[in-house]
Amino acid sequence: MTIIKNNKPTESELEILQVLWNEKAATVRTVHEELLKTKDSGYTTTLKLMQIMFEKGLVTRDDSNKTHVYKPAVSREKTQQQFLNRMINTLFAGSSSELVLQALGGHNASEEELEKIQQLINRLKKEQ
Amino acid sequence: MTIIKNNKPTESELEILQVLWNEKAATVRTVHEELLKTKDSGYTTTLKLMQIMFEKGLVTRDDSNKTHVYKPAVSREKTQQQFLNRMINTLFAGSSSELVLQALGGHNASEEELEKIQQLINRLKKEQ
DNA sequence: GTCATAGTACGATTGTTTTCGTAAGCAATT
DNA sequence: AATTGCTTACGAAAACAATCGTACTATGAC
Repeated sequence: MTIIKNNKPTESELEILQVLWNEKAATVRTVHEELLKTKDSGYTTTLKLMQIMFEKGLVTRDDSNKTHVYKPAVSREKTQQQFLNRMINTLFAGSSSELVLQALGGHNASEEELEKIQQLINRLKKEQ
Repeated sequence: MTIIKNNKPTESELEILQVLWNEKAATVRTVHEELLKTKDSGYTTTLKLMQIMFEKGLVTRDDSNKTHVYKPAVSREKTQQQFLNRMINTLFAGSSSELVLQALGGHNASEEELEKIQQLINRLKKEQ
């Protein structure tokens, strides 16, 4: 019997992960300050969320000091991929390039970003 | 004063919208049959969801006949864009091309799909 | 008209996510 | 040692999502 960990972070958990990914490691305080820039909620809310994330295995923490230090336990890339897949399926009828077209069309990418994408496309074309 | 409708469809609502987008218009029965192919829930659940979506303004309906006919009230493209934006912000630190790179990297797009993307990139480059 | 069928309406329940209040611990300051 | 400030822990409420049971209605077949 295999226990399937339902690792899918919720919306709020993603916001927190975002901070942790950027900072590599952070206290609740740090994360909370960062969140305050874009949303408005109480300190204990952030704390509770991070505790839940710890239980879920989304983060690790060092509690050897009074003020605990949290680290992400899931990689940014894996998580991105997970959500992309979900989105491609539920919103783009399984077509990844549909998604890419929409993403490029709706946003403005800089010259160099376009260049990077271009290169990837060239590489993919060759691989076929 | 402007009332900002929080139109963000939930997961289940997206599944229903998906069907409506494909069929252009559909009864609860039709939608439900379609959903049964991939999930397993009761008829009244689908009904209730579609009623809620009607209240939220996500769908319109013709109730001149006993069997109501529903249509999507939000476009596929708008909704895709909405979710993409959200995702780009919460998961890709605001960089749309990061998302594109991940999407292209993790999935296999066909030759012609790559071609389409290529063309869009060329157009975007010129526009700059 | 009665019955069966297929539909809507809607309240109630359940589950999950988000939020916060409050208690308690610890350490530095007075 | 009392006060202040920052911390964790945790229960409970509030908000939101999904599910279903049951009542009621219209329509066609008998």
